[in-house]
Amino acid sequence: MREIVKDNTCKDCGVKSSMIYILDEEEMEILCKNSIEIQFQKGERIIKQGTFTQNIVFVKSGIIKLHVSGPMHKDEILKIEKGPLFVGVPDVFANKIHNHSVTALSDTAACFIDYTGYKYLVQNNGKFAHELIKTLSNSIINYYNHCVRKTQKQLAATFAEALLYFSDYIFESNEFLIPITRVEFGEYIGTSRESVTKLIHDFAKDDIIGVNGKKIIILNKKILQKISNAG
Amino acid sequence: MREIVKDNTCKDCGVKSSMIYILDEEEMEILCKNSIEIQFQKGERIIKQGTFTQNIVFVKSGIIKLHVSGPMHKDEILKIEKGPLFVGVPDVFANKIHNHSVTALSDTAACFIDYTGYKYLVQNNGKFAHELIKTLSNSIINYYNHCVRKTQKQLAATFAEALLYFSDYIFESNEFLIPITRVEFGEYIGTSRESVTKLIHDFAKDDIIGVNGKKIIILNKKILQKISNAG
DNA sequence: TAATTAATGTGAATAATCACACAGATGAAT
DNA sequence: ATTCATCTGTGTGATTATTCACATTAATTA
Repeated sequence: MREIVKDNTCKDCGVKSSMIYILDEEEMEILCKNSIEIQFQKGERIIKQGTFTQNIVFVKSGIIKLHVSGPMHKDEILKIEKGPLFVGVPDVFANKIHNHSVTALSDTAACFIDYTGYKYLVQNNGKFAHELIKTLSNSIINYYNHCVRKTQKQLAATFAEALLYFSDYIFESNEFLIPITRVEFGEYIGTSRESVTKLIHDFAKDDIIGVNGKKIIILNKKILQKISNAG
Repeated sequence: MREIVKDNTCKDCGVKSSMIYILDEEEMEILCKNSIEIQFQKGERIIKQGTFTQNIVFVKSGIIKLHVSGPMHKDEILKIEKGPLFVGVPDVFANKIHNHSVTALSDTAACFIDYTGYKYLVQNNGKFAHELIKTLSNSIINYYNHCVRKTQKQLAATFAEALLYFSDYIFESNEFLIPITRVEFGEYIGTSRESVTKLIHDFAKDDIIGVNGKKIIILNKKILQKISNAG
């Protein structure tokens, strides 16, 4: 399943986060000394909710979902993101245990970085800490807004927004394969599998999107944006 | 309206956040040099969404709500908290503009601290930065969980949870005055004013709580917890 | 005090969502 | 190719929550 890439030298790695550019060679070494790159296939879990936090994970490439098992053991997708980005960071600083899971939605390359080195840098490189604080702050604000939109908008508007998110941000194309099942889509926008089906068909019927299984073509982005904004 | 307390010397102030204990006298001076304490009456706005971020605000005492105006200009309460705590921190680091408002729900004492000093400490005191990162991390995780519970639970369970939050955390008493109106309670748990009314009456009818206007007495906390956990 | 506004309660009508049932499609494993 | 599990589409009645239209009661202020 998992392929470990050995002789990992981060300084030669082409994929970097903005945070990494702040580090000098010696500091980079601290971060990379205990890091391992692992390949994940679509569907494989990268971080499992409830396990001990031993690593910061840097997703080099691939689409991932950040999800939690809720009070009734019902899964909910908090975020869908794509590399490069760090995941599991708040858990490492807040807790000894991961509070949510991260699962690959496409084939994904990720580096597992021992968190002690990361913590050391936070305490000894002010710019690195500052950059992390900016990232966390943005993350909080984005999630605040995400939740507010989700609760205040009608279902169709939330659904339209999700389609636009896939089209404009994740795939940067008007034609893409939805990276999740209908069940997961429901877990993402806060509704049932059945409602997702109905929404898809309603939108297809009105020629807003073209559908063929997981394949989506955005036919009328203007209307989609209108529906999303109308709330 | 607002009373400014002059000659404010933070080092003699009895109310402190855990973050402050990390600072030495000189650093404390950096933080306090440009800080002003202001008193707010119940209902007064402390931070207004959309304004420029000029200050970190330290709420010394009092109950506050953190709220945003959503996509349809509908207000939503993100959090209800009590001092001592810092508010507006993510906005300062993520943005030039406040993304949410903070309003006093009781008479409140708050210190406005110029953010440049705060930022300086983040970059030059690793422990201070680390402490802030821990706080932000906890904040993210708590809000993730809060949102998941809110979307997955039935209304009655969310309502029960809110009552327990007031009783166990905010007031630490089984008897208290709800610090918000029915409208605000709806904005908090994600429902309409009328539904709040109905929930209150349902709970009162079953002798779970006693109600007289804003006054609430928790009569049967066991059942309340059961409802909250049942989802 | 009277006048006005804000906050609250209530029942009936309306709308949204869920849970279930069943059928068909897909895809991975043997 | 066959089997089995997962994923998907669709209709229906039951459940839950919202909205409307008023009535009623504080709270505020002129």
